[in-house]
Amino acid sequence: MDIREITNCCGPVLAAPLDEDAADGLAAAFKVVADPVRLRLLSLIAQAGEICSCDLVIPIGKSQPTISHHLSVLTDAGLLHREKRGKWAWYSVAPDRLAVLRDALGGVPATAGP
Amino acid sequence: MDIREITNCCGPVLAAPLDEDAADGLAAAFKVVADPVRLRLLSLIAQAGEICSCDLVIPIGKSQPTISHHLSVLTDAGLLHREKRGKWAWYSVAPDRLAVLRDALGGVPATAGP
DNA sequence: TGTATACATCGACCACCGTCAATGTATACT
DNA sequence: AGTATACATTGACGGTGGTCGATGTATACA
Repeated sequence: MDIREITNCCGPVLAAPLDEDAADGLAAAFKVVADPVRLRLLSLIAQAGEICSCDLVIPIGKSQPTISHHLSVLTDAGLLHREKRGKWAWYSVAPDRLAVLRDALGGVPATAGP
Repeated sequence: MDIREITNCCGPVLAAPLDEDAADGLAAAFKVVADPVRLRLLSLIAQAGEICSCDLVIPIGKSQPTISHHLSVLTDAGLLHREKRGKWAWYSVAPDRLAVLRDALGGVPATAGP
């Protein structure tokens, strides 16, 4: 699924009704960040600005296929940007995508009715 | 990339190092909202302001034990408040806890009106 | 006391996900 | 060409989580 669908169709979770499709999409988006390894990857990459896969395996403490898998999940979700240079893959964060998730949680209703 | 872009638009996840324990806790918190049924429950309850369990089974379209299970997960996570009145259980949202998750992604405090 | 309702808990099933060893693919260097 | 490195993919395993039927608990009412 594409996270951009959420940007268009889904408002804040608490402010607007949430149909099944929108809920499925939002849930899938949150599932991406609902993993400790992926959160640490996001944190590490954000602080490095740009980093290659080879420098992530040791700090995370997981196998190379596992790191590669999580990087793919994050990239497919639009949270990471990947650029291949020679045999290295350089990753950087795409902050706007995280902002989409944040906005989805931001609709705290001030009043119950119109 | 400029670090100020990150600190401006993104929260603790991207701005500070994330040790394993913090990542585990944050991931567990996101797992709670990474389910379509729980998102729809949050949405329904927020719009009703306060609602009893009996009025949630039909709109969600799941069995009563399933609804009860998800309500417990949300309540245990601090996202819902439960008040037992007679044989009914009335649920309402606890916006503060949802704001914690939002801040973890964005750090931008909600523009809280008076 | 007996019956009906509202909700929680239990037990079990099944799909999904995180993980890793093995393998595949592409690039760089000699 | 041959070898080494970097990364992705495959296949399989084990654990976790969503779901529902059955059951348990508590309240309300006659």
